[in-house]
Amino acid sequence: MELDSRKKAILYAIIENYQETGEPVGSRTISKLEHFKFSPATIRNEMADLEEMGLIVQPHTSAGRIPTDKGYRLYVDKMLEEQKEAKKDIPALPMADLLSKRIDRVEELLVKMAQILASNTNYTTMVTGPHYRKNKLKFLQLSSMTDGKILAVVVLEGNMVKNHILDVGETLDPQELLNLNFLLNNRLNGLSMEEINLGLISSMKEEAGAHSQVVLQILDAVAETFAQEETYPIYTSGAPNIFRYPELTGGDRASELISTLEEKKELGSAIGQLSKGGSQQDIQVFIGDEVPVDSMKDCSVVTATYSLGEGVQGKIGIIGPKRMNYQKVVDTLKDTMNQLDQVFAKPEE
Amino acid sequence: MELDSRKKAILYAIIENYQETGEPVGSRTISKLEHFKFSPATIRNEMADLEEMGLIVQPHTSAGRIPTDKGYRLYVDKMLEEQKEAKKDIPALPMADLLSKRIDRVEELLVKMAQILASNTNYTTMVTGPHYRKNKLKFLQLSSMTDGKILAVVVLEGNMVKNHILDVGETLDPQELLNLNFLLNNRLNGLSMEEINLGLISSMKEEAGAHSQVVLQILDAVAETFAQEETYPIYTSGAPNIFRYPELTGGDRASELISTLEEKKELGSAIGQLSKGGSQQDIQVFIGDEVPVDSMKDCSVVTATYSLGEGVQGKIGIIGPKRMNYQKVVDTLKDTMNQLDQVFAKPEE
DNA sequence: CGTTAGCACTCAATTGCTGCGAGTGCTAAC
DNA sequence: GTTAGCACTCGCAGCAATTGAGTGCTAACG
Repeated sequence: MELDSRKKAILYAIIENYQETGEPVGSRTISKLEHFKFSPATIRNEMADLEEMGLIVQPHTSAGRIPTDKGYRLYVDKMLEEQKEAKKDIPALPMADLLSKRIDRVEELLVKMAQILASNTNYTTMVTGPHYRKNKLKFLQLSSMTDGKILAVVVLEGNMVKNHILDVGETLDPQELLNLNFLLNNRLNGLSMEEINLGLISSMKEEAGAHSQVVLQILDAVAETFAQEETYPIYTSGAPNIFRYPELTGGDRASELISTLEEKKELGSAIGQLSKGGSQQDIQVFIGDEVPVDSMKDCSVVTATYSLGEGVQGKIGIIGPKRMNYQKVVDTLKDTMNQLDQVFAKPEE
Repeated sequence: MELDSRKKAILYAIIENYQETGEPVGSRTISKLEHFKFSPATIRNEMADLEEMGLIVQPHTSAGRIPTDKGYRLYVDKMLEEQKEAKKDIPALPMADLLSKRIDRVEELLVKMAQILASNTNYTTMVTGPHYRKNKLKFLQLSSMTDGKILAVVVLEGNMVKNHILDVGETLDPQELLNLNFLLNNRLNGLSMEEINLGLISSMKEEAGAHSQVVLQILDAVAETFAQEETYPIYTSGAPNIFRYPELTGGDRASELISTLEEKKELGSAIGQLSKGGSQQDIQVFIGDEVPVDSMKDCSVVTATYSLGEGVQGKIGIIGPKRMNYQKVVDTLKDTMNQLDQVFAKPEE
């Protein structure tokens, strides 16, 4: 069966109409549209063909048609193709304000970004925390606190900062602390997790002498900081938006979706899989069954990879119904990525 | 009308039965209960009286009775009264593991606590971040990073630690940084937000000489750290639990509840009001209309005040249907508070 | 006088039925 | 190739009948 241009036009009309109304669209509706000069009967013939090709279906015999996953896929692929050439201008998000402000913690930026995206698109947004690949220790800083406790601030490349309060049991005088500080920074700075090996550790313990226990505790803290970057957090925003789309909330589906979003664990591993094939193009669209999370088989997910420079990167995903406005979501994500790039690419160089 | 002991027994039986089933309970059900040797007819007479007193109602004429807010209030008050004397032992939560582990960040503890409470009670839990009253600056620590940036770590009493990366524009040599570090700590340590006044600031600027701009930036960072403690965060957990209770999810209520929980802002101001009257007893129960959040008028909320020593305290709240198991929730919260006290009271003294 | 059996009554929920309408597929005519 | 016409399907709203849980009342009982 040939998919001529008229069939395509009808398919896209069905998809776009269904996006707006959420209801199956019939032949009459299409024929009354601007660009179509054919009677409902003609449309029906074409629709029968489209159904045969598996691009649309009828929910029940006496209803209009809705697109299948395959139909959406065709539509989205064509859309992404066109994107490459003509770049559509969409109103810029108020992201600039956010980005121009001094950002102390990457997490805050990500959370706010998720919120803006969610409220702008009316879909649900999830963002994985930054993933620092083969990260290195930039420096660490020890300060003494009250009664036998010291504060260890561990700073990784990419300005990931984490505090650890260590109970060392003994009270270190300022000079000793300074020495330790020097020793550790001297030996460890610029090293990655793998490079801090047993030989290095034992030689440091030796040098630290009486304070070898403290050194071990600090190394624990360093290890934990590296480890935390492995198990990056996931932020979600706009979860209640799913209630806007009846097809997602019928039955117990709402409950399942909300649970998945809250638990986040499953999302994490899914996100990992999401990145499998898309290295050439940073925006990916998953439709219905293509989504690797069971409770989201009725949704579509659009993901993008963001980068904050210095190899710091993560994923951002927009979750909505299969009839989501792919055009808008893709454009919005691209715009956001561009803005991020502009802000982070320049000052880091 | 007299509320004799038999009437009370029947009221409590209705409440407890309704807690389990979620369905209106009829006279037959009560009379078949263990401890009741009366016929349904007798029970009916008593129930008519209870209804007259406004303690129970019929959702519709041919249905059983369900408790009113007033009925619950009576039940809860009596329960809280009994609590004071006989302390019931409930199985301890696995909170000990959590508490015995080294806790670097208070937030993490709170989030995990919320998760455990939510999964243990099957209700929704919210926790306000710690509120540091008239907090003081413990110390601050400057370190130089790459190209004109310095890391300022601000530590408040109560071991609240916050990092700020400042772009100072100029490159400070280590000695200058040390001097600044000394100057600032010398002047500011032990002071509260209010005590850092304009006179102090201008005298420090003078002393800093060429680096007065840097001093200002650092003061900004300090102010922001204090400010963040004012706008304490709110963590929620177990939001999907509300789907377990059909009376909360009928119609659009689920959506409203979930939205309220995600937005959290309204919760924050509400939590403030929650603490108004309950200084003598740290556990408070709000039933139905007593809850100061509109979208939660069909819920009950049990709150407790936790304290992590050094005047660091916040609120924890369990949100469930009006037919929640108050006994279990109150016991669980008390137990949790006790465990927190035990862990934090000792080492801090 | 408190308790209970009996009975008429109420009303939500369920079931089954009907008519409506949107939409289709097919056929025949243009 | 396109269109008008028509029979057909099927979800859905509306309505009546039925069911059943539960009540309130009254009269009898110990």
